[in-house]
Amino acid sequence: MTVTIKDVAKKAGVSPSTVSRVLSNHPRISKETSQKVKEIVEELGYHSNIMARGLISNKTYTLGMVLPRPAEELFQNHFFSESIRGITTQASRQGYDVLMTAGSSEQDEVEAVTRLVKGRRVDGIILLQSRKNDPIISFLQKEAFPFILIGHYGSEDILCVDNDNEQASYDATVHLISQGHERIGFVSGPTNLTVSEDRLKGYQKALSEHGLRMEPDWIVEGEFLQESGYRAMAFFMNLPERPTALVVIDDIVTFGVLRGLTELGYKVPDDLSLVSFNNIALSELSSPPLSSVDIGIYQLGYMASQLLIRHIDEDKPQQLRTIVPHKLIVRESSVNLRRNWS
Amino acid sequence: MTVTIKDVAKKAGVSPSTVSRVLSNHPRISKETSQKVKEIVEELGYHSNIMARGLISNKTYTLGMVLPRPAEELFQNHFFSESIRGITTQASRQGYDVLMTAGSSEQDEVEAVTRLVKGRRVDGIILLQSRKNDPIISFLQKEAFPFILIGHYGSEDILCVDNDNEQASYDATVHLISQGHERIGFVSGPTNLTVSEDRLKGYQKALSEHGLRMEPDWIVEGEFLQESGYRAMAFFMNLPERPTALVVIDDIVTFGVLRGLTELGYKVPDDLSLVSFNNIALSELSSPPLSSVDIGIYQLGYMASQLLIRHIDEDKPQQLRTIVPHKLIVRESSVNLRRNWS
DNA sequence: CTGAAAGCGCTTACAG
DNA sequence: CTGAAAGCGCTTACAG
Repeated sequence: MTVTIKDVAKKAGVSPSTVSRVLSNHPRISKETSQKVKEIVEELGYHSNIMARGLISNKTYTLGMVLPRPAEELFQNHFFSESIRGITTQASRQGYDVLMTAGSSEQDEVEAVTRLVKGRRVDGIILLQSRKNDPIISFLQKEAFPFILIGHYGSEDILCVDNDNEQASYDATVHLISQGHERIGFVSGPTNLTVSEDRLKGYQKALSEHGLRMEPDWIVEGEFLQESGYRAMAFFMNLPERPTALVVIDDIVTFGVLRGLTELGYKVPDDLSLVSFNNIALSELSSPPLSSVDIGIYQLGYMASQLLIRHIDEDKPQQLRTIVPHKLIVRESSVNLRRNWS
Repeated sequence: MTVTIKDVAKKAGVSPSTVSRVLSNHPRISKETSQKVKEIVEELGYHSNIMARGLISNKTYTLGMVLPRPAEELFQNHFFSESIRGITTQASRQGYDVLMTAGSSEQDEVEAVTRLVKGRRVDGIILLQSRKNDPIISFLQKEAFPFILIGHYGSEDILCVDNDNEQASYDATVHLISQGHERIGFVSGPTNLTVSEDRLKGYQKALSEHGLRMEPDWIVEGEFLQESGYRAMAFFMNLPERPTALVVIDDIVTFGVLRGLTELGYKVPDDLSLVSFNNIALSELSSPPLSSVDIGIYQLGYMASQLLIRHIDEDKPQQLRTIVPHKLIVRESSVNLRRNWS
């Protein structure tokens, strides 16, 4: 039923070995033979069986990926789809496919990865999130299996693509300072993600460099959910002395802040100025449009594939950490009109 | 380096055949042997090589999926990530992984699918979009390869999960009629998608059943982009006689409409009432919150995996078409307050 | 330049 | 209940 290499060989009047060589562009093969075999291949619609080939070469031309768990993922619909699009597009271009698994718990995830690695189902793994103390990373390190992390893992020597999140957050904060703000708050994400930590650092650095007050009450931790923004907003607006501007970890969270403010009759940016991260499509459409740091999510995914594949092929990566540039997009939510127009 | 079945066999003092039988829970195997082998498997961290196994059984325990092309995909970030989450979660639960490829053109896509099918790389394929005259579908039908379509393909006999989009659109339109509207417009999506067609039909049916006017000018086609909504809005508001309410193909498009209206100083729902589809997270957060038909995207994905796997295992699907129920969520954008409170 | 043979890691009738 | 043998579809030294 399925066309095998034998069928092609028979029809072409050569041996299977020869067909195989033609298909892999072996140098020492005569032009006529090559041509003839290729014709037959076309005619019969032959495609080599990936299993059989992989069994020998120990290559699958597949990159593995673990889908974030619902609990953690909710937030990042945008990050998720954009990075996957980047990963898959680039992988396809280089002749790789992308395999996804999901786990419903951390242990599930580790098991899924183990299965992929030990079962030789993929040639490398892409991790979409950098969590602290990630057992998946320990496992992959132990196995010396090729992988790349979007983000970073402390300062360990692993292959990764990342933004300079500290700098990005610093830039966002300095922008607010330049708009005349002196009381600036920070709405963070889950503390077990390195990105939360990095952005907090950048924020603090900006404040301290400009001699501004750092108030513990002005830093709130949450998740990548609108609810978190809503709650943070409620908290801030009830403080006796409240910030006049916020740096927010994610656009989605900012939508929550915005909604709360609107309900209470506050105005953005007059009563509270906002800058956040990701620059999702809707941030431009909200009213007012949101200032946001574009972190190049598609490019993060794209680079992840590219670097991982290079690592798989060449073994020794020249450079472990690659930084994707960010860009602050200033929109109404953080522009103090009165100052600008004076 | 890698642990094979032979290593396990040697250490357990049995033959590879026996190890294989233990692993596949063959009935006639002694308890002691089984136990012993399992211990060794655990101890050595043995995982069976998927390639080798697949080569024999002709099963990959993998479902294939073609990532929509950027041009078409932009719109559907939400649909995309939610359905993939549904697909992958359910697949994982049933012991399957999901393989993604991307193609940058229609031909690329067909080639990618051909490679997956002919190379025996997957056991079945999930199609995320139902386009008219899709060469991928023709190919899969010709090959008699298991696949499932999210949506439907005319009235052809193929396995699919779908919403009753005609009914959903009918419901949305009737809701507007019940709010007292008599001039209702429709903003559609790309005409090559069956979903656009189905929803247009439902809208027309509702109007005709209620004896309302059907004005060609009140029907606009666009894409799943905010820009489309913006343009549609501009068009409608410039008509000498304009609709007082719109049924819009997708929440994202509605955001474009909303933005335009806000810019021009119109109010929703007073000047124009809006209902759309998908019920994405942000539709609740916009101002005003959007009425939207929840079509159960996660469930569409989830069912797609489940039904496809069943089809793969059992061969004969009992039922070809499965309908995921929809639900109209009414929010401010379509509620005529004056009428309701009178 | 090309073919016969061995083997990748596993499964499964065939014997016993 | 278990082992030896054949084979899944391919690749790749080894000869020639």
